[in-house]
Amino acid sequence: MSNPPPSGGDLSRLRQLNALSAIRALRGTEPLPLSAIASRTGLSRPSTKEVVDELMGLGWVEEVPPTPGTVGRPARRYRFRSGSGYLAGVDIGAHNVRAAVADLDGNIVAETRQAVRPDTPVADRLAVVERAVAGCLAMSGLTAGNLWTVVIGTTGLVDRDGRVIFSAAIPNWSGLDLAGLLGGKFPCDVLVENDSRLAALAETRRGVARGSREVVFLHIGRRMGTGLIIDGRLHRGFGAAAGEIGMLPETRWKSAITHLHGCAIVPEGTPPEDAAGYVLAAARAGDPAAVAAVERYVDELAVGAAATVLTLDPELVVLGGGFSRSADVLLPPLRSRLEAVCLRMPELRASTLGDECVVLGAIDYAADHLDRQLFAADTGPALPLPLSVTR
Amino acid sequence: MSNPPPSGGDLSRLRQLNALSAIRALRGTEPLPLSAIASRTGLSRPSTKEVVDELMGLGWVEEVPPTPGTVGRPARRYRFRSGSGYLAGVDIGAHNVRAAVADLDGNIVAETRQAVRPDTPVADRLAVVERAVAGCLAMSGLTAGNLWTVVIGTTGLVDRDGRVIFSAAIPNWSGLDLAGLLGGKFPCDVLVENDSRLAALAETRRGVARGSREVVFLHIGRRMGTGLIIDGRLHRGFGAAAGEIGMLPETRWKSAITHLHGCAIVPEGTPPEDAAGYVLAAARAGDPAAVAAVERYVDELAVGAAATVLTLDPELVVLGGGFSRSADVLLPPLRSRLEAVCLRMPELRASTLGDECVVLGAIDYAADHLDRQLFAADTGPALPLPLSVTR
DNA sequence: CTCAGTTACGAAGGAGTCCATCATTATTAA
DNA sequence: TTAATAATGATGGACTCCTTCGTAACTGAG
Repeated sequence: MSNPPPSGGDLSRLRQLNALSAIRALRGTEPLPLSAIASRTGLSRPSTKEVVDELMGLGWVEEVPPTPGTVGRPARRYRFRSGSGYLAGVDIGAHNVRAAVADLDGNIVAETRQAVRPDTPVADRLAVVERAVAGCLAMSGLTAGNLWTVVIGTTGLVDRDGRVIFSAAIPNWSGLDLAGLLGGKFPCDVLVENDSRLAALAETRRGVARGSREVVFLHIGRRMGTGLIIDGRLHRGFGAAAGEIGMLPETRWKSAITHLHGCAIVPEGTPPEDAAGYVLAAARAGDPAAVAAVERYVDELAVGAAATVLTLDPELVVLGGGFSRSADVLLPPLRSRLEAVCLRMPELRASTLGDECVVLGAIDYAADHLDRQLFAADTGPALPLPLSVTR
Repeated sequence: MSNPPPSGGDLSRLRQLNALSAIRALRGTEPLPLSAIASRTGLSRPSTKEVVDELMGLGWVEEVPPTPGTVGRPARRYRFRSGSGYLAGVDIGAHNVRAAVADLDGNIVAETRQAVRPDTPVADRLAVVERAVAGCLAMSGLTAGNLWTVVIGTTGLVDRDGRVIFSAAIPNWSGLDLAGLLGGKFPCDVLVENDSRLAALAETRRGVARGSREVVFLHIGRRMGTGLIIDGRLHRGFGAAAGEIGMLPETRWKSAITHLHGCAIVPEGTPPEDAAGYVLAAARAGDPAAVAAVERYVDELAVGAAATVLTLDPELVVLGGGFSRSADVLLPPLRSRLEAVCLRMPELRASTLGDECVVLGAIDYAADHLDRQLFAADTGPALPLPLSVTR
């Protein structure tokens, strides 16, 4: 009732399942000899050979030269052809548009960043997105036809269909049908997701949360946000509004930053986007007023963080976003606040992925999308490289 | 990375998958003719016949007489042998121990309730559990050997191994290794889970939340509790402490009930366990003081409820527990509180399952356990009736 | 340079599962 | 009694996987 049904079926379905097992065995690892693939898939050698031959014929797998120097006949080695297709990830922020293109294994092959302004018109911002992806493609000698999936990350609530329900950070962004507007620009699926969620995903795939299946990602910066990983998957909720604990007045997340901006030690004329960083740096240096301001700031953060942790009981809380660079200052007070109320204290870690984490998460989300298409329990895959067996 | 791998394998594995498809097609429905099974499993008629014959030989499926009156040769009909095994569910509360035994389809065949007192010694309480299950078995002419799974629901935090981490409602209950103590008493798996979570499960399986995959269950009564259904499955969190939003001081869940108990209209000498019901009834009748008390009570509930809803964005919030009988009084004020802060307002419904909901949830959890064993992606099932094909 | 040892490759034969097809059987309706 | 209908049961073919065994390619010692 709860799990996807393990669908049996035809003999060709069995072959398909075994082909998928082989792909799974080969993805993200070094080239493997046949015997290794056989042991990982549980198939016999001859069957593995047949499956791999078929996958080579379809373009999913390629052979690499054998490694000399071992005793005995050298084994032929195979690897997943991660260059069969490419994935694009885009991070549309108020101040920057970042893009990256990666192969099917998620390895970045090109990356760009372009500054925009919060008041950049919507049409211009979308044009920047197109140019950014085109630039990545050009840098790596690819064309749009090589793209299998494009994932867009952006601030604000994004619904199931890729429409921006609400965004406070980018003017005129609310109500925009991003997936619709950008869907026509690329000859592949275009998915849109909230940026904090993508960052959370990146942390579980290649960041400090790698290997954890229950993770709360806290984006702390000029805006607050969360990304929730539940049972290893992104949780968006029924109406894509999960993680919006900041809406609760008791959390005071929206006004929290005023404790940093309003700190008396900030020099006159400091631009507002630098004030918080100034205070955090001063706190690190031991300035008492700054330390007090940070304490008050963390007080405000902690309620919402504790509410999320108490609700979900994650293994791990990851601090990301602009302020995570100051995690050394923020973590200790946050930890003590959480310890005071949490039934089971999760581990606390600071993100190390930096500013590209949303783009990386977009790539990872695209890779997940590929997985979903490949490994969908019932329906066979319908992909640029077909896996269906017809000869 | 996120989903269970769709494991292929042997030809016998394919047969096994198809047998499971057939079981899945037959479970919980009326007897089906072969052609209906074939269309549901996607197999051809002859293959379906072979699979069903094998399942009959193993005891999973039985034949029922054909229905006369139709034109053409009457079709043989088959059904899942839900009486091949039985599931027991137990609800260990402070004041009552309830037990039920159900067949593999979850249909209750016997049910008992026995009153205990909060200060009943642990050993006596456990003896009552044993007697309760034995009573259910005796009533339905079964023995412990017929049991495939026993699920115990109880108040308090229960860890992954079935140990009670903490319980405020039952003295000396904290730290008890319930699964260990009861595991030896039954010749089958014994699972232990928190009672609110089981009630939540029952609501999604046979209650007002049937069909919803994102549900927050709020137990409101002398104690507060929650059960979270995420993506159709019970969420327990990394350390089995999910849903404990009541620990957050800002929610004031622990003191909320004082607004009802402390209401001035409660007559002198009313036993504390009846005070809340008195006030709720008075509020329904329109007593201004009672209405005001209920308003204050709901004020306290609403913060934690809103925090959970904002974090998870469920489709549905179900009110259960003792006070859910007064849902007509509680729902409107709770709805208006939530509407004030929730980004997307979930539906609000009152439970209709009544006092047996924990026992029912325990049965459903046992049925899920059976499903997990049957349909585990990789490993073949190891069950009282073996499904492994050896002839 | 040759030969034994090691490891992997490739082909052949056998078993299990599924499917399409068709004659047969059981029942209803005329 | 006969025609129509719908399911049954049996046969042969196709596909996938497995086991087994002879062959090929390379290393290292003499």
